[in-house]
Order: sequence, then C-alpha cells, then structure tokens
Amino acid sequence: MREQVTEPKSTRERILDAAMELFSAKGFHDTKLDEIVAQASASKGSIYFHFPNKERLFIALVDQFADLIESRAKEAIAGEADSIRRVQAALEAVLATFSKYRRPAKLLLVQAVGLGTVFERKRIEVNDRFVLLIKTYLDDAVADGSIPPVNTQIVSHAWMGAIYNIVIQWVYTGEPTKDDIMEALLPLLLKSVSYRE
Amino acid sequence: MREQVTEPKSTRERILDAAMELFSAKGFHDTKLDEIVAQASASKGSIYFHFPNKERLFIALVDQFADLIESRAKEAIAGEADSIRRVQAALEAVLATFSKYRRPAKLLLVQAVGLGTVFERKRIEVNDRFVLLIKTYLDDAVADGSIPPVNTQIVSHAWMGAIYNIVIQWVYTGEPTKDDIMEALLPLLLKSVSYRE
DNA sequence: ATAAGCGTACTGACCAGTCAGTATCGCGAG
DNA sequence: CTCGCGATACTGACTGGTCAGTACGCTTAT
Repeated sequence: MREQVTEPKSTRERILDAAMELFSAKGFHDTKLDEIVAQASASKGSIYFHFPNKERLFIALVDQFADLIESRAKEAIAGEADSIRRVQAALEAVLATFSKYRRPAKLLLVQAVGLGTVFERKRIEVNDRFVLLIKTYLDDAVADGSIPPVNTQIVSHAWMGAIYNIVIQWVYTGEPTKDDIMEALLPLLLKSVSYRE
Repeated sequence: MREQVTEPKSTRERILDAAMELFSAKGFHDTKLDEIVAQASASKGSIYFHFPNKERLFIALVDQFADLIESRAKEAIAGEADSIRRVQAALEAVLATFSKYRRPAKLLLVQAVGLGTVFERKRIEVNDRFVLLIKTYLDDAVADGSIPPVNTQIVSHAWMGAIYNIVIQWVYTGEPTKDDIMEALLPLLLKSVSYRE
C-alpha cells in the first residue's frame, strides 16, 4: 500500500525539477549546485547519490527531453500512412512538444549549446537524431513522387534550424504563439520542397 | 617611412587572434586566460590593458564579426535594385561571409550561445539585426508584389535558423560545401515564399 | 546488522583579476 | 642636443573568492 494518496515526489525527481528550472533559466555555469539543493529542498549528498556529477545531471535532463520529443514524433508518424503526411505529422509533433514544454525547450536549444567540447557531442547527437528522423520520411516522399527530388540532407538540417530559431524566439518573447507558428511555419516548410496541397 | 614591410602585429591584434582561435575551438569557459596569453605571446596584464575583462574580450570578437556580416550584406543589397534580388543578394552575402570565416562563424553560432544572462542579450541582439535586415527587404518584396503576402516575421526568423543550422553543420563536418549550400539552400528559401524564377 | 538514502561540514584546486614595477616613447624647457 | 617628465604599453608573480566534489555520520526499513 502506498503511504499517501498524493505520492510525494521522490528526492530524485525534486532534484531533476529544480535542476531543470535553474539550468533552463540561468544556464549551466551560472547555476550552482547549492542553488539546486535549496530549490529542491534536498542536500548535496543526495545529488551525488543520484548523479555522478553536475555534468551528468545536466545531460540527464537533455536526454530525457530529447527522448520525449523523439517518441512523440514517432507516435505521430505511426498514425499516418502517406509519406508526406508522415513528414507533416513529425514536424507538428516536434513543434507541439517544444511549445508544450517551454523550459526544456530552452534547455535543449539554448543552454545545451556552447558548453565546450564535452557537451558538443551531445548536442550534435541530439540534433542528428531529429534530422535523421525527418530525412528518412523526406526520402520516402521523394521516392514515391510526392515531392520532386531535393537534397534531403540539406533540407532536413535547414528545417530543423528553422524550427529551432522560431522556438527560441518564442521561448524568449512568447511570440509568435503556437498557433501562429503552426499556421505559418508548416506551410512554409512544405512549400520549400515544392509540395502543393 | 614604415620601419618594416610586414608591419608586425600589435599586441592587441595578437590577443584578438589568439582569443578567436581558442574561444571558437573550446568555448568561453574552457578557454583560460593563461592559454590566450601563451598563444598570443603576450601577458595577462596586457589583456587587461586592452580589455576590461574576459567577457568583454569575447564580446569584442562577436561584435567585430557581426559588424562584418552586416556590412557585407548591406554592400550586396546596395548593388541590386529589385526587391527580391536584394533579398537574394543579402542571403548570399551572409552565407558567403560565414563560409569564408569558419572560426568566427563557430564563435557566433555556437560558442556565443548558452553562456548565461549577460551574453544572452548580445546573442539576441545580433540575431535580431540579421533578421530585421532580411525582414525589411522581404516586406518590400511583398509590397511590390514579387511574392505573395506572408508572415515576414516568421519567415525571416525561420530563414536565419535554417542558415545557422546548415552553417553549424558545415562548421563541424565540412559538409556540405559552400557551393552545395548555395545551390540547394537559396532556392529552398525562395521557394518557401512561393517565388518562381 | 546492513545497506540504501540522505544531511552537513569541509576541502582544496582552480583561475579571473590585481598591482607594483619596467621599458620605451614623444615633447617641451633650458 | 639632452635632460626631465609624463604618458602609453606591457610584464608576471601573487591573491582571494568560489564552488564542485568528498568524508563521514545519522536514519529508517528490511
């Protein structure tokens, strides 16, 4: 039997929540472990019980969110049969997940960049996962003639960059809204590969 | 009469060169002032004679390169009369400048991100300068009917993001080449706003 | 008992920034 | 011309605050 109806959050979760809030707001170097300790009502010892060091705590957050986005995108794709609709569904899912989770979005797109060699690999790895996801279904769309042949490598990188920059803009200013983004950005991306509805 | 045909570089320039090389390769926090000192064959004191602190030294490099890109873009625009060709010329100039200066490109697009609140303003400021530049001429193109009406705010942010991500990819891997980028990316961007040549 | 889970006080490496001092120059007065 | 003087450019040993990481101890559950 559980001890309480509203299961109190585990220390590990409180640490992750606090770290997410602080890292996303202030960045990796400007966030002190003692601040996370205070915010999480935890202790230094418990942080080092659950995570080997500060860097890995940060990466755990990045991985967690990257996994979420990828699984959301894959779910969305699984619901569609047509290749171009799969591309569209994946883009929608990625965008929707970013805009649902503002802090993780900032963590991934802003705070995880420029942290030196160690984190660089991680950032590239995550970016490549998303790019590959898009590229796969773009290639399908080209193969079955839904869109004319294009350099899908360049297109998928360009698309991800476009999404990133719009989301970053939204993270900072709250503008444009999620709906504006969906309305303007998705057609823009599809038009860029000559797709006509 | 100059004392030497090849004027030896001033200490200030040597510091800037060394800082550019190290910051762009290792990032802000992983670059120690002592490393810059060694690389520049200078001294700690001379850095603090020319710059108030490490942060400002970094920002000086960012500003220098941002100014260069902007002036190149404006020159290119000045050579064209037609609104859509101005947009095209600006994009080409921005891309050409990025690919001519690989290290500064990495500094601006990677290392200047995620450095905490102080640098965040700078990064946003620089991004907005480029976005506004594109947006201005996009608005012109819409106004004179060269392209159908679009949300130019979103388009210009998306375009810059697309360019950034492609350039970042190139910075890390050397692929795709400048020519591939020009051939694939420019038409892609123009198609995204329904422009037909 | 014993180990997982957590708290707290402590350590010490690291590194940005300081500062007292040196070198070299241009310039006006004698 | 040359001496004194202030300004500019630079040197490098030193300092002191900071903060990730550690040592160790106390609980509670099994």
